[in-house]
Amino acid sequence: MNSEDFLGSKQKYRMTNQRQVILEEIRKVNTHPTADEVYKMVRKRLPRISLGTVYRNLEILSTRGLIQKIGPVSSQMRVDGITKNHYHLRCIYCGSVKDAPIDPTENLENAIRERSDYNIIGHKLEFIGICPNCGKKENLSHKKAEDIGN
Amino acid sequence: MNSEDFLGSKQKYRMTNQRQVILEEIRKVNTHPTADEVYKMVRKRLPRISLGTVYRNLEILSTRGLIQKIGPVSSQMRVDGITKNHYHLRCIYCGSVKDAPIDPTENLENAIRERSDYNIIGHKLEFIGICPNCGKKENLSHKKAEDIGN
DNA sequence: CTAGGTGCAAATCATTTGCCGGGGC
DNA sequence: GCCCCGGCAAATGATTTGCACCTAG
Repeated sequence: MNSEDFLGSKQKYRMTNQRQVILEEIRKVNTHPTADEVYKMVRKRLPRISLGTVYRNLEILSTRGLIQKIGPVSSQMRVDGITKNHYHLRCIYCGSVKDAPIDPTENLENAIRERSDYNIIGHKLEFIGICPNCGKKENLSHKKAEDIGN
Repeated sequence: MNSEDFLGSKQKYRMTNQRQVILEEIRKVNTHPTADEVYKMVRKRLPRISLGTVYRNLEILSTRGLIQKIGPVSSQMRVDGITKNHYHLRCIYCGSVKDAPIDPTENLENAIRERSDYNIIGHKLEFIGICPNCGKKENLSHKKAEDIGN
């Protein structure tokens, strides 16, 4: 689960003021802000910060495991002709998506229903990993962090 | 799980030729094509189709439950200050994300490891539902399909 | 005739990048 | 000096939308 391990990132980052403030603001709230919301929050303390800086730092902070990105694992929508619920397997290197060889279970939804007041209508489970094909390449040469989705 | 049930969509759609071809092409492959890939596939049979039409029809087809969208449930990335793995609860109406009151399990990953040759490094589980607040509104007036993410 | 459909181009939205000056080590 | 950094604006990429025409019922 720790990105650092497989990213082979050799860079050393400083904890700059902007970076620190961004991190503090994210930790301060118990919501899951969008990049733009983070920008707005941070700007109250650092009025001259730019949105680009926020994005750059969110990227770095999540690479370092200090925060976590939710949502778009890769930026493109994909479609699936099979409508019955099933799980997916996504490769962090090539971004490909395959069906996971495991059947969905109602148990998960039931567990949530007991504990929350949401009207649950479904769930999405996605496994993140490295596909055999990319796994080979990975052993030969370490890819740069930028090549990797999420 | 069937979108039609809660979307309250009153529109009547025709199964036009373009729509039909798009659906056929998606069903023909066992991959999970992006919108652009669908466009390319369909264009072999309907050279004059536009990307806009593809998007419009993917939207309609998934609203009708004939295909399924994977990935970006809503299009914006969100961040999370809590780095230990946990699950999320997303409201289809307002798009808000909360932490799910259920602890992650290694079982899921282990199940996959036994059955696939992927190097699994994590998993994401997201419950889709209607938050109590939006649930109230929903009862008062049925929202239009466009208001609903995914 | 009315509503849904389409192609096309322009617009929008989130995110990324290039440039360039500045500061830490 | 080298490299990371941040502000800014411009670029990019995916998706959406406005417009004008078309066609089925």
